[in-house]
This record gives sequence, C-alpha cells and structure tokens, in this order.
Amino acid sequence: MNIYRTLYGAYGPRHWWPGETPFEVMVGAILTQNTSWKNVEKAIQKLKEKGLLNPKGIHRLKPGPLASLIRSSGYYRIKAERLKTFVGFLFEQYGGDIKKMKRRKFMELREELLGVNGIGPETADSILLYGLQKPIFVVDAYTKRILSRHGIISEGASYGEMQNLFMDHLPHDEKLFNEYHALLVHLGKNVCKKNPECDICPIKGI
DNA sequence: GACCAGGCACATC
DNA sequence: GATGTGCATGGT
Repeated sequence: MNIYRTLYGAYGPRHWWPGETPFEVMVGAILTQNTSWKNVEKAIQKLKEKGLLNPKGIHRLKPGPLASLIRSSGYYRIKAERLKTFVGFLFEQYGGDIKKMKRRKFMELREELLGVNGIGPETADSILLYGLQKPIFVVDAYTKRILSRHGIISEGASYGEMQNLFMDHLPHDEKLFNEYHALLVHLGKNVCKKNPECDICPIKGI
C-alpha cells in the first residue's frame, strides 16, 4: 500500500486501458500478448474501420481475413484463431452478450476463461479487471520485473504468487487494482527502461 | 542485424 | 513441476 501511495503521488491517476467498449478491451487483451501496444492499436484501428470490432463481426469473419486485418499485432495467425475461439466461447456460453457474461460470478468466469484455448492467467485477469470491472489483480511482465528488481519477490515467482502478494495485502477494490497495475506499467515503461539502475525510481527503498 | 515488446500452448524430461 | 520452443510484426 505504501508503494501504491508513492506511485500515485508521483504519477497521479493513469485512467488506464484504452478502449471504448468492454469487447474492445478483451480483443486488445488477446492481441497484446507478448507484443507492444503500438502494434496492437493499429490492428484495433483496422477492425474498427471495417466495423468489425464487435462480437458478431469477429464471429462472422473467417480466420484468414481476420489474420490479415490484425497482421500488425504479430503472431497474427495464432491470434486470429484465439480471437475466433474466444468469441465462439462468448456466443456458446453467453449468446454473444457481454452484459450476460458480466453477471456471472467472476471467479467462476475466470476458470471458464482459463479453459479457453489462447487465454492464460494474464489475459483472463485483464478481461475481468479492465473489461468487466471485477476486483482481480493483473500481473504482467512489468509487474514481475519491478517486484524482482526491488527484491520484493524472487525471480522464479509464479503468476499466482505475485497475484496473491497484492491480493492478500490490499482491499479487493476494482478501482484500486486497476489504478495500481496501471501505475506499475507506467513506471516500467517510462522510468525503468531509461534508468536500469533504479536511481530515480520513486519506490526505491520502500 | 540483433534485441525487445503488457503470453500462451505444447512437447519433453 | 521445470524447462525449451514456436509463434511474427514493428520500433530502437
């Protein structure tokens, strides 16, 4: 919590995860797997231009054409399949209705998502937190790097261990989890990269 | 021309 | 359970 307060004091609210709709956030969560957000934005933009950035639009597209639209996000063939699989799940279980999905108990939904091929823990948690406003903490490469570099966790720590570290010590508040993770990403992107020695890192020594 | 970026599945031991 | 590999574009 001290780290959170320090980061918030340094950078203020980040208003994070760009995306006009929950579905857009979910698509972004899959496309950004091991990929820079800039490349994902271009792919999202293409889908938008074609009016296909909605469950029906993706559902009707064939993998080939979908792959060429999302080419800029890398791994485009496998990601086209993953989007198709996810949207297939959305229609199969929830009739293609995000609102219906949102009404599901979220820890049970999390298990369902993890069962979908192409959705791992980070993607599932991003969908839940940033797409559906559920109180779950998202761990990503930035989070892991920052925690291990400051000696808060060991390098080999698992996803669950890192997630529990936050969730065991913080109130389960969606807004807090959202903001906290966003601040960690901001720190990772804008500070750690330029200062690998951590001299100017605001959370040094906390 | 390396190296990296908001992972995941799958094979193998 | 741990470790290794394929997937692919675009920026530095």
